[in-house]
Amino acid sequence: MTHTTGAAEDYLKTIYAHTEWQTDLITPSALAVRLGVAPSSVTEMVKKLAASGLITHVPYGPLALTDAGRLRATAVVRRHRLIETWLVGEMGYDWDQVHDEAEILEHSISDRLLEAINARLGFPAHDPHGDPIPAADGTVLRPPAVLLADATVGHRAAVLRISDRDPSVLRELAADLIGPGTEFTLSAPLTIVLADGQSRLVTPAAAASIWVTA
Amino acid sequence: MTHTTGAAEDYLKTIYAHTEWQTDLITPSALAVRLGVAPSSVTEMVKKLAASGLITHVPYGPLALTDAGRLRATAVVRRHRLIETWLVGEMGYDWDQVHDEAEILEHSISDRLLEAINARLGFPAHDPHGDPIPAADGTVLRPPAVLLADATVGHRAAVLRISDRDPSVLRELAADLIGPGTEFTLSAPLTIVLADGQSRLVTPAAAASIWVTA
DNA sequence: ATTGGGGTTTCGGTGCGCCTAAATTCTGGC
DNA sequence: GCCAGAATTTAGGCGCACCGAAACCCCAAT
Ligand SMILES: [Fe+2]
Ligand SMILES: [Fe+2]
Ligand SMILES: [Fe+2]
Ligand SMILES: [Fe+2]
Repeated sequence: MTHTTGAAEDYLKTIYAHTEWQTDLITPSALAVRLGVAPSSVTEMVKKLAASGLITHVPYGPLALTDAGRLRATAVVRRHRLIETWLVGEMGYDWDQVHDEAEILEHSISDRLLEAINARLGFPAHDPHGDPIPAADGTVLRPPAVLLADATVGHRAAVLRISDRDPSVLRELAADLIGPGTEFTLSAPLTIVLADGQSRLVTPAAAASIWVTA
Repeated sequence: MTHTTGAAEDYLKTIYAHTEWQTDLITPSALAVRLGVAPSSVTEMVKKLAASGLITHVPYGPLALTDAGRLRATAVVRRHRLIETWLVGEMGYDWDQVHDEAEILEHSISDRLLEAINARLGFPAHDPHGDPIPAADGTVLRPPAVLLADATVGHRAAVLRISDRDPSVLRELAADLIGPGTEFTLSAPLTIVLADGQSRLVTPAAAASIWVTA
């Protein structure tokens, strides 16, 4: 229906991302920070998205996606994650190098090419960071997860996903051989013991990026 | 040096394309037609490109690329053709379906991804339409070619390239199994005899799109 | 040598996405 | 309950890429 330009797609995606692993709604200022734009720019785009029926917004209040908006948002996230998976799986990228490229391609690839990539990859359910890849109908399979920083000492779990917001965290974890699927026990705050008995100290930034099974 | 936005890249590419198989310079109005924009839009962009040192232009005169401009243009053409080759070679596209997708992706893919694609394809020299793929340094290997419409009757030759400007021509030729490399003799105007003795009638539009060995 | 018409440029204006600075509104701490 | 400070919106503007209409230039035919 609506045109949904590349910039608008990024707004929708970011609004969606905020509620993917949390429950509270995003505020305009938080959105501005995430997108790296001025608050007034957010106000403007919010007006357009609300007029298109993609988000709801009461003046001075937080933002929420409508069903139509969520569908658009998950479509962009689907593209982003399939592209990341493809870059790692077929094009020789490391998982800490794919985000920026996907950030651009997610707005330019056609549906046809996306599905060709999807088929080549064997219809993957997760991207290289462990994030679920939304289905074409917007469905997202998301297991209960806890932030490692919030887990209680003694917790035995597996890494579910690692936010790719901070590339240095990804490089740090890759060097420590920690990734989605890694099993561990939290022996002390910021200290995990791996299956082979080796222990690792993770930085606070990493602990705030790693989501583990509940 | 200069930023070179997506729109500017299309201008440069189109200026370059005009002289790739012909010798005369392109005029602003011809450029406007090719790009589907108003003449006044061309005037504006021409001013910017000339200011950036990418083209030369005397008021009311034709356009010519500078060395810097040609390098930029061939870089875009390289991207376009490598992407087309990749879409056909790996992603299951037919050669008459790749142009539009490449038209967009040529502006968004990173150098790194482009080279990964190039390596996967084995560093091809030609795209699916027979167009030479410029090297990274801007070098283009271009054999002498004649338009089929201009060839003399009795001419024995091979198809070198087929312009992908008109998708219906591409579909028509694909149905007739005519493509780059096809050997034939021009037995009469618009009539060619293939190596296996079969003859084919080509439309005037096709004859104006097919370039053959001299 | 003139002149007309087509090509080109200029001019004023649009939409988009962004900005800063200046209101305005909301709210939590007193 | 009030009010300062933070969040949000409004107002005014910018660069980009485009447009149509009007002015302008140039050459080719007379
Ligand atoms: Fe990402
Ligand atoms: Fe993006
Ligand atoms: Fe093409
Ligand atoms: Fe293009």
